[in-house]
Amino acid sequence: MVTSTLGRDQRANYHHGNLEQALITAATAMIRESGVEHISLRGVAAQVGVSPSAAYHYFPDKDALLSGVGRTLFDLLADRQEIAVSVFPGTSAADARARFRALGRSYFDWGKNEANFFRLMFGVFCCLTPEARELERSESRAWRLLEKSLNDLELTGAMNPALRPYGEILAWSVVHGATSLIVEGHLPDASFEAILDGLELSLGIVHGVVKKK
Amino acid sequence: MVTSTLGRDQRANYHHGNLEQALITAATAMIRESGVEHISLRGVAAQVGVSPSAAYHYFPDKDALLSGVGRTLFDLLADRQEIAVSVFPGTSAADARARFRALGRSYFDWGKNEANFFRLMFGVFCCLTPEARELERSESRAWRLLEKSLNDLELTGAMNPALRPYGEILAWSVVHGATSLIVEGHLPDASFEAILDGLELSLGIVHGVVKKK
DNA sequence: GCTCTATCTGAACAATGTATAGATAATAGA
DNA sequence: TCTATTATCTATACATTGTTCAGATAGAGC
Repeated sequence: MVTSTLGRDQRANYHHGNLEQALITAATAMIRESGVEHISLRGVAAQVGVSPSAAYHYFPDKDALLSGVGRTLFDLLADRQEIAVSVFPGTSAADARARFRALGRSYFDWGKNEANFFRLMFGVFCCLTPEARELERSESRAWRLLEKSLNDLELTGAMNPALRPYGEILAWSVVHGATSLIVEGHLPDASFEAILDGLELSLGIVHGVVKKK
Repeated sequence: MVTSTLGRDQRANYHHGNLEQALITAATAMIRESGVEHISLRGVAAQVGVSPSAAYHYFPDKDALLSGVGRTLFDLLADRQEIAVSVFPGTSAADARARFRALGRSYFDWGKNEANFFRLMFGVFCCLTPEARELERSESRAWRLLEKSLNDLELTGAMNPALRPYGEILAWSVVHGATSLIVEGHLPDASFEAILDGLELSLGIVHGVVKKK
């Protein structure tokens, strides 16, 4: 009597603890191509070469897997932003302005080039709890980059200091809102540069040092 | 022999051309409660008291039904904004400022109080074509309200005229971005008022008439 | 070698979107 | 009033999905 009901070599399907990451990686790649709304747990498992049930040893349900993907995407975005900012390492006001602009542009580029990622991160599917999100925001590298960028602008006199208290939330809202509206087709692509111009102008950034009365 | 295979009175299930609207209405109510991601075509049909197949005589697929809901929601939001603006009908700079603020606040209130609606309108599920969205934007009552609000601000000298060209896209981006980030839990609720303050301050609105050099 | 535990499979279930064939109701014409 | 036509809806079926559960296999420790 044959004791094995499994046809093929089982060894290749054993991931020794890294199935969780393998599933997240596969899901990420598939989401990038097709969008979250067209992803199935079964499809991801099949891609990894594993039965659908295997995923349930690492994620309580499909949403948990998607949240796992979401977390890695926030990290990827922060990577992009760090790289974008690192192009202008100087301490001058000009470099501070360049860093601020690079932050906004890299956020938009991410949303534009990786629309399926962007939609997952800020959409219904990435169901992090409010607590987790709060943690994410306060601890995120991206937030600290923005914070530092604005501090540099203020210290070098390259922005209107009266607006400094609103800096982070205002800049993030503008850039996120514009990216979101453009990605979803509510505004034309070309409007982003104009929005960035408007943001800088309104924060007193484009004219360099703000005159004192 | 019984010729009828239908158990009950069929007449009540006949909608005489308004099944389409009945399905949209039911879907809207269900989405408001549970969110788009938990809505099934079968459930909507059952709510209306009709078989799932009946829906396919009015919508090619489920997405089309959801898009139908989305269109009605954009109309509902525009209604809210028109009402909010109508509270301040005067021609003074103060009323112009109040209208601008009312527009932003009503947008946020909508997102906050009807989060499931907001997510549908600007999320993956409301799959309007780019052409339809462009039409929507350029023809939408909400856009014209914003346009008029900014025109009034400029004409009454209640904003920085240098920022007028960026007015619509900047204000919409800020308010939409802030609403989106707050609704999804990335920013605390209380931050919206601060963001509005920052927006008005940065547009030169809060100080009333802008001084000329 | 033998046992134990982590890891994965297979089969099953209910729910879902959707297609197709056919039945019923309303309507128009005789 | 009867009949034929069309609009409207139902019943049924199918593939796919998320999820559960019992059990089989693999690797590790004795």
